[in-house]
Amino acid sequence: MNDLINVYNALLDEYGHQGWWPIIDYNGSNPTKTGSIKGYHPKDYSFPVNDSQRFEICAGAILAQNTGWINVEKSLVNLKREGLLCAEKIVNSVLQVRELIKPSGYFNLKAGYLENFSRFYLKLNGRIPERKELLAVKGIGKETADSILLYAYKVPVFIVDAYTKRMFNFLGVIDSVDYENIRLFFEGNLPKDYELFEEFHALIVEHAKNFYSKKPYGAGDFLKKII
DNA sequence: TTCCAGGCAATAC
DNA sequence: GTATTGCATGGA
Repeated sequence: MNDLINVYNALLDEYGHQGWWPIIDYNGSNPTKTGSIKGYHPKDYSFPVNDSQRFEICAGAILAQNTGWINVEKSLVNLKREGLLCAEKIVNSVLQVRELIKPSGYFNLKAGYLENFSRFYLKLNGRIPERKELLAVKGIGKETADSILLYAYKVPVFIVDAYTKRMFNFLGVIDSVDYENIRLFFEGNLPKDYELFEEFHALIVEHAKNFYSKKPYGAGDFLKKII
């Protein structure tokens, strides 16, 4: 049998549908409340439903680099409140952006990254970007590029994050730390279905938060028994 | 207090 | 090609 499908089914059974990528409800009474179901949309893979949501996902992917989502959401809410959560405004307000995104860390770097990406985004003029083009933007690495492609554009690329590497090496499903190697393994052994890829990645993160954040990584992981 | 977070680019071997 | 380092806030 396919180990990846077995793992996916076990994770879905354990945690249920994750409703990624979170879309913030800025009209809610407490838009900064996160980690809750607010902003998530289990079993609904229709997002983004407009350009504003699409850009929000892209910006969130950049701000989420090595940073907890709660802090990312604070920055996104700050940007939205000031009307700066869009490419057109960001390119002309970099200094202001820099202050507004402080909660999500690396604010000097990420302000530049958001500016670079925004210029690129505007040039796209609605077109779906190529992976190669995204990687050419300074600040957009492999994981961020693939997060944008999968969650903002529904392109079926498999996202490989630090958790994915740790978890599947521990389980013995893979024996590699090379990003492209791992990505192609997942893409080659799963149906090329963006909904499946979105759900699987979200489930991996949820599971890894429980079993692969603290050393020794993998301790107590019940998945070890089904592989 | 220490450790970690849904990485990336620059630099050193 | 692989290993290391700086970047930064906030929560556990």
